[in-house]
Amino acid sequence: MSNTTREKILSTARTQVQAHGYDGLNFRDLAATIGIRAPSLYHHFPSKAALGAAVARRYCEDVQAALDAISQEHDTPRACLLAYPGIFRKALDGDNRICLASFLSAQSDDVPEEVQTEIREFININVTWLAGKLSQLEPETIAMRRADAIYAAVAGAQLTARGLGGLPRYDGIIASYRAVGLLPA
Amino acid sequence: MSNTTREKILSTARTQVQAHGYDGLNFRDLAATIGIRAPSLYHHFPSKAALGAAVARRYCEDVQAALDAISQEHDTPRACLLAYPGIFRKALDGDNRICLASFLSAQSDDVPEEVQTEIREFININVTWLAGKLSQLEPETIAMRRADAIYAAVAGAQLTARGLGGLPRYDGIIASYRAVGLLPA
DNA sequence: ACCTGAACACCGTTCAAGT
DNA sequence: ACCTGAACACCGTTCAAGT
Repeated sequence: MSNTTREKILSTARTQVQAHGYDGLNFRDLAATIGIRAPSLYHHFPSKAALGAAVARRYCEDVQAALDAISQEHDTPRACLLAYPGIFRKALDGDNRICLASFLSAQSDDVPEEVQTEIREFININVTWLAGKLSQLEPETIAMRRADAIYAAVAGAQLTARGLGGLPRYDGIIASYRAVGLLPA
Repeated sequence: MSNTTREKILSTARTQVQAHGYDGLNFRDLAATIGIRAPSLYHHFPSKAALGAAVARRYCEDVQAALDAISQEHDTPRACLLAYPGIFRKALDGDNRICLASFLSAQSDDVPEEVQTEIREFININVTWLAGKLSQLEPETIAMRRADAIYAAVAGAQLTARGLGGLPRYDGIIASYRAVGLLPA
């Protein structure tokens, strides 16, 4: 059911975004890969912004799915929080190495509103999940703030490691977070 | 002594990068603002990548200066570490709101090597300064890892707050870091 | 040494024209 | 409904030509 032209555009665009970011999304190349011409894309997506937003929405669905998977695999909230950094680690590791950080990083003016909305959604999905786990361990008010802090710290670790040091550095930073008690050890 | 054409290009480019990021750096607009034509820029900088790297180098000099200022204003390493998040806060707050995070965020393939080199330098400047302060408080080996963690966490806080929530969220996340002991309180 | 207009190959997007 | 070639206004960059 995923063989429609629209679906092919989406998955190819995703690959292109992963490799070169939102700005690297190229309509002529994208169309050529699929076997159509650039103007044809506008029959499926009204603009590059809309296509970018659709790709970002995919990312949101993916994190949500990954978070749900963690929730099901692990019994205790503590075990879930232990597994959490693995999501960003995998994104840093594999071909999906961009996660949403590249979108995030693009500044407000560059990225169109539709895409920004999805970025916000991505943050909210993460923080909401974290707060849900944390609220089983500590008072609700603290849990909310702590969820924010954990997401920011892990996202920052991914960003820093991409800039310099790669996976080993990411692991080191996460270990430090655990040593200090920001994350359960 | 800063009134040379080259200097005007640099400062104008900086403003443009702050507002629209590396990709938003536009040679025709940039030239027009200064009062010359786009091809003339190539007489001062061999490429957009070189100009971008020069702007990034400015950012590095600025953090270094800001860190030195903190070192001089505060006596104890603890006081220095207390003041550290203020640098990223100011970058998030004022017109200089991009800091280096937008560069950082740009993925490896997008941004040319010369600019990436400066990004790495930016990280190193921060981590080195942090490690210097921390090593006066705890064993050297722990200090290095902790410096990595603090930089990543603060950068992540800035990134997250830019994406959603702004200054109040940044302050909340930093407060959480302090509450948990990642940063001195 | 520094600047320039014209041109190059790119880009997102539009549109009239095809099936 | 879906695709297309041609054209639009943009972009970084080059180059021959000016001072």
